[in-house]
Order: sequence, then C-alpha cells, then structure tokens
Amino acid sequence: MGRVSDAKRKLMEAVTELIWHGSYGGTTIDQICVKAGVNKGSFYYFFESKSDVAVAALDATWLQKQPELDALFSPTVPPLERLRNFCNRGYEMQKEMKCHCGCVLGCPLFTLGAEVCNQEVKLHNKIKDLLGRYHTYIESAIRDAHAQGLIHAPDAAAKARMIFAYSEGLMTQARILNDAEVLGEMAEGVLGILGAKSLTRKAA
Amino acid sequence: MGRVSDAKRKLMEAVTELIWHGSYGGTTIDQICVKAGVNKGSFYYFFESKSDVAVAALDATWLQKQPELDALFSPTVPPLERLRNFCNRGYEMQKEMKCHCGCVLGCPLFTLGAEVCNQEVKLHNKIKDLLGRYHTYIESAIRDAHAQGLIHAPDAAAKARMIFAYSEGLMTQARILNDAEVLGEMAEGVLGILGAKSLTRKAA
DNA sequence: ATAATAGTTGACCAAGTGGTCAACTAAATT
DNA sequence: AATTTAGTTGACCACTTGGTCAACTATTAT
Repeated sequence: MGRVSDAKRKLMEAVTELIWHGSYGGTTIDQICVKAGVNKGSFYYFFESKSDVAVAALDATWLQKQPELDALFSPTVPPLERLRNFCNRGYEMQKEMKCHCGCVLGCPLFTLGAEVCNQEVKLHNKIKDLLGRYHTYIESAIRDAHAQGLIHAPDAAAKARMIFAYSEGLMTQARILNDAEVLGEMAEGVLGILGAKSLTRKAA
Repeated sequence: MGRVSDAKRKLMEAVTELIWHGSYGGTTIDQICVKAGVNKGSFYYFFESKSDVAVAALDATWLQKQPELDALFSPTVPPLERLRNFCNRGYEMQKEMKCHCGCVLGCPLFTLGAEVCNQEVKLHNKIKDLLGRYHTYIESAIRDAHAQGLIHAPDAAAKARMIFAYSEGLMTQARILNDAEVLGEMAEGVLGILGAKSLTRKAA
C-alpha cells in the first residue's frame, strides 16, 4: 500500500561505500544523498541522522554476510581449515577490491570502530557487537582445534584474542599501505600463532 | 626580532589532542583554534590547512619521542628485553591515560593512518614514514635476537611484520573497547610469536 | 627614538552544513 | 472512481565551515 521505493537501500549502500572509502567524519549527509541519487527530504524520511543510517547499513551488511560466515565456520569443516579459509577469503576479497577500484580498504568495522569510539555511542556499540561475533567464530574454531588435539590451546579465549588482534592489525596495515599482498601471510601467521606446525604449509 | 609567540605550539598540541580523542575528519579548524585559545587569523599565519598542522604536529611529537625510543631499543639492551619493555611501556601509557582522562586512545598513528589513507596524501605519507620507523626498531631487535641465538627467526622482516600487525591490532582493540587491560598480554604475545619460550615468563 | 620584523585581531565572505516543511505523486485498498 | 497510504520533491532556514584581509601591536636591532 502506497508507493514503493529502494531509496532506503540506496542510502545504506551509499553510506557504506563513502565511509569505507573515506571516513565517517569526512562523510556528509549531502554526499550520501548525492551518491544515492536521493533528495535530502527522503533521507530524513527514512533516517534520523548519519549515525542512524550507518547503524542500519552495518546491520544490513551483517545479514548479508552471516550465511557466508556460517558456511566458512561450519563445524563440518576441520577447525584449522576454517581459520585458513577465513584468512584467505579476506586476502582474496582485498585483492579483488584492489583490482576493481584501486584501493585496499581493510576491515570496515575495525577502521570505523577506531574512528568513532569516543563520539558515536550507538554506532560504537553496534560495531563492538559485530566485531564480537567475528571473535566468536574464531574462538570456537580454536576451541574445536584444541579439543581435536590439532593444537595445544587450553586457553582458547586468549588465543582468539591474539588471532583477532593480529588479523585486524594486518587488515588495517593493508589499508594504510594500500597493498593487499601483506595479507598473503595471514593464514600462515595465524596457524603459526596457534602452533599448528604441520598445517602451516599451504593447502588453499 | 619581532614578536614572540607560542601559538604555533599551542595549535599543534590542540590538533594532536582533538584528533587523538576524536578523529581527523570530525575535527574542524575552528575547534582547533578554540582549544588552542588562538584566533583563526593566527592559525592561517602559521599553517595552510588542517592537514598541514597535523603533519607538523606529528613531526613535533616524533622529535619528542625519538630519544625515548632510542633508549628503549638501545643495542646495549638484550633484544628480547627491548621488545618486552616496548610492549609494557605501551601498556603502562594506556593505563595511565585511562586514569587521567577516562579514555584508552591507542596508537594515534595507526588510527589516523587508517582514517586518512585515501584522502590526505601528505598526511598519509608522513604517517607511513613514522610507522615505518617503529617497524625498523622492531625488526632490528628481532634480527639481533636471532643473531644472538635467542630465537629462531631467519626471516626477521617477516616476523617484524607479524609483531607489528599484532601490536597495532591490539592497541586499536584497546581503543575500541576502551580497555587498557587487553594490552596486558602484549609482551607475552609478542614473545610467543617469536617462539621465545623461555623468556615468556614475566620479568618487567 | 625609530624602523623593521613577527605575530595578533576580529570582522567579513562565500560555500557548505544539518535539518524542516507543505505540497506533490504513485501505488494499493475499498 | 475515491481514498488512503508510502514515498518524493526542492525550496528554505539558521548555523558552521574554511579562508581572507587590512589594521593593529609587541619585540628587537640599529
């Protein structure tokens, strides 16, 4: 009933791209509207503010990515392979992005989280929530790997924190250097941190 | 000859604080002037733009920190101890900041670098330069540790990239979570990555 | 003293910002 | 065909932004 529209979706896509390519603070509502091809009046019909549309966009992106992550971290996949595939998927994605648009943009959650953590409470909380989910995937894979005797990691949570910091740090470095190739070592590095000597060799 | 002034220094201090607490994009020249207690006309007497003052501030901060880093990474200090001290110094600094102002702000170079990398060429280059210097300290410590037979790290550069990504990732996570305690594991984690089993035990 | 120099001031401008609104239009319901 | 509803439009506002400038003031060298 009433008119139908994809303006809301277009606005969320626009803000996602602008923030990822540039930054949150440097992105204006006007820019978002222009990029989405939507008038400002329509923006305020759907959203209250920039942080509002950003939160909505993160939610939408997550819903889109979750099935992919569930597949990657499926318990049917050997745990160390889950981690290796996760790393290599990140590597491939950034390589593709570099080809497509010339830019390596890293992990949008981590970069954005670091930017807004002292200014935008709602957005910050959403990011913490989503980053926590990634963390959960990693931790459960490590726990499984330990349970199956593939690695020695009695404190899976601690190892997960290490892997998480390392992978996000590497992603951010790739962004800063605009070089996807620094991610080529990620899977190896992660398995090395876990002490999975035998599995360190490549096996994409 | 002519009038003397500390406005330039006050402006650099102001921009440093504003960017570190908040973000580059969210900081305006007006804010910088207000915080520094300086008129806008004076701002443009000393600097051309926001990115200009930011670059100058980074340079000034580096000059201030360099002696401290030279001491930390002095060749007279056993190499693994250099790294442990470096990590623990970061930990202590962030803990102190949390007490002082309630905020854990992480590494300003890394956060800022991730924010501006696709927008501010000069600033971005300066940041890459400075981050590279940190990297150099780390790499040389690892090379020395290997040479002295303390660890097995024939590819010191690769290990340095890992340590760098891990430590910066952890710093950023501390910022996002506003929790300095995640940095408590840093020294241990770094030495673990280097395979320095015997030295993993604490010895601040 | 005076002239040269280094720095300050605050008014001013054009452009951009976030945000509002009443009038309008297209689809779905009855 | 009439009505309701969902979405669109673009003009409009007050405010902030980056940036300029001529007049002013404090310091130092001669």
